[in-house]
Amino acid sequence: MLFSSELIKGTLKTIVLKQLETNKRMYGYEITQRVKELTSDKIQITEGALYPTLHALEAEGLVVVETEFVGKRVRKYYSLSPKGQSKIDEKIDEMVAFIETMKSLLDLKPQTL
Amino acid sequence: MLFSSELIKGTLKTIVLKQLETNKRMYGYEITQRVKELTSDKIQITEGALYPTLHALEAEGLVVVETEFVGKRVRKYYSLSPKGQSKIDEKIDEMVAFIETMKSLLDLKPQTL
DNA sequence: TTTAATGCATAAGTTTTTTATGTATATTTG
DNA sequence: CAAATATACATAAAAAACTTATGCATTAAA
Repeated sequence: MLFSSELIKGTLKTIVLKQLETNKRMYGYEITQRVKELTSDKIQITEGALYPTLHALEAEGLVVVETEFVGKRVRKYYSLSPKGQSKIDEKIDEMVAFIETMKSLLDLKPQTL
Repeated sequence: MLFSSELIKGTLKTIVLKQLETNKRMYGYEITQRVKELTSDKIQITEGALYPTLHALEAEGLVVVETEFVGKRVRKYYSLSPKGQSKIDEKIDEMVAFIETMKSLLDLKPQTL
């Protein structure tokens, strides 16, 4: 079961930043595969969504990028900047609050969660 | 604290359908006020988002509408169709699954939730 | 050797929302 | 009682974020 995409919208930056926090240093393709694996294919980040997001995070100064070559192929490794670290903390707090609000608003039973 | 809007995106239909399930029969403005109240101002549904959404739900056959006059002012009361009832059940299930996935993916502690 | 996987990227189109605007009635407040 | 606020609908332009499609190139697997 794949989530209807509109539900995941708006969570992509949070997911990416969290992956970088956990794994310190990752390249784009690796992030897509890791998230796919961790969610048992329920969340598949498409390249069309990921790369513009990574560029945006870089432009916002939340991540730093290092380009490396593996053989002849380029890889761009991303890692959190200090600003990115505070941002992910914020994002997590907001997600927790959001989940609480949704549980209340949609009357979700504690035992099902 | 108002949620950053991108987090709420994609949840509007679910919220509206749930309100109609709970309250049986509501008009648009009433929905915005109820949600604002229930969430202590954390979610404010704007009119520009609400009315097109209600029209879309109607077009999808998920809600039925009855127009009434209160004095000289028109009110459109919405209620769930049977199809809308199954849809909100689906949406709730999906939200529960989504929350579970996010808790795992973002490593959200049970005690904070 | 052809297909699939890895790895980056961008562009067109779609969807959904924000922001702004419009119209009108009803109520509250100074 | 006049003005401001609240109620109640609606739509349109713009922005945001994503999907789908496409492109290029290297590497591994069949």
